[in-house]
Amino acid sequence: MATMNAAADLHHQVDERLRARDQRYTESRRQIVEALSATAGPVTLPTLLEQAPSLAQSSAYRNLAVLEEVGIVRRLVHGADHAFYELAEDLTGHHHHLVCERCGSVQDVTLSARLEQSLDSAIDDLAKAQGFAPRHHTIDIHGLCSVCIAESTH
Amino acid sequence: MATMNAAADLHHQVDERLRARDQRYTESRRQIVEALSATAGPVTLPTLLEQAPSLAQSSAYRNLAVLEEVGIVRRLVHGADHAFYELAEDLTGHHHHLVCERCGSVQDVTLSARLEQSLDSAIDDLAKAQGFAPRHHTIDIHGLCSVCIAESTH
DNA sequence: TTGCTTGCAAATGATTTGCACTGCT
DNA sequence: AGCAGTGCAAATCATTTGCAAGCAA
Repeated sequence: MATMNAAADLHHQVDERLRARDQRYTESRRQIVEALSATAGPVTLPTLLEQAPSLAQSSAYRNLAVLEEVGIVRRLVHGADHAFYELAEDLTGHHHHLVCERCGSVQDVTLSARLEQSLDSAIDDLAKAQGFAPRHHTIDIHGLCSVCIAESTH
Repeated sequence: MATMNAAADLHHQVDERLRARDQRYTESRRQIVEALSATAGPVTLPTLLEQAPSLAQSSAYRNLAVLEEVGIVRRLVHGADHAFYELAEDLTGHHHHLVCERCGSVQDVTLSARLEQSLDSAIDDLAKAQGFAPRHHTIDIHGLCSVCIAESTH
């Protein structure tokens, strides 16, 4: 099945990247990758621990640091108390975030390829004019999520 | 002079917004606004304190919180240790950020009005499809700043 | 006087780290 | 055996908060 292959592929890629850096793909790390790939958007550490209750908090932090170092995980910081973690874009595809100003939830969204292209070329121009070497961009769209809108309506 | 009027205008606007919320525009707050308007990009708390040495750290944090509450200051969080603070966009104009991955410095940049419009309309479409109410967006362009590029060249 | 501001010192809380132990290889 | 990974408890450090004193209305 396509689904199973996708999951197998993901773990395979992660395994390879870790090996390439002389790191092991341990059960803990597998659990983290599983949890991250299972959710629609970025996840905070407490949420992650709910989905992998056998993991110690410190191990989760340590493994996330390793996975980030190797380019498997990306760490996001919004205003909220906790940082968010997600799989790197080259594993999941380029996307952006809807960030709820009230509850802090984060949801993935994508823009059209056409718009991304205009954006990239504008960024290239402007960055080069400043002597800046752009590597990637992120767009955060702040506002109210549907849940919070429903709540404020009563 | 235009410069003086601009500065006077800024303080006047800040004063008005504070009064509207029953807050005072104290000397400390004035110093903070001065420091923020003096620099080209967002500033961390330690940097801010260098420019206003008479301010106590806790007062700086407290006043920044008030100023943020009233919509005069925006607080940014990137990966770095410290948060960044800048004047709100309706005081300075809409802009985005070049964020250096090595040294953490942040520089302001603007995109063309045309591109901003395409972006806004794409965001509106996509957000509405999710029942999300967008308020504003931010674009962070990550990469290497000119200083760090020069350093790595030797 | 009454209440907002301030500075100092102490508290908070997410994240990091030291250390001893377990388990690959 | 030898070293990477783990859990626990303790440390770190930006930011927040309690409190007593200063200052404006």
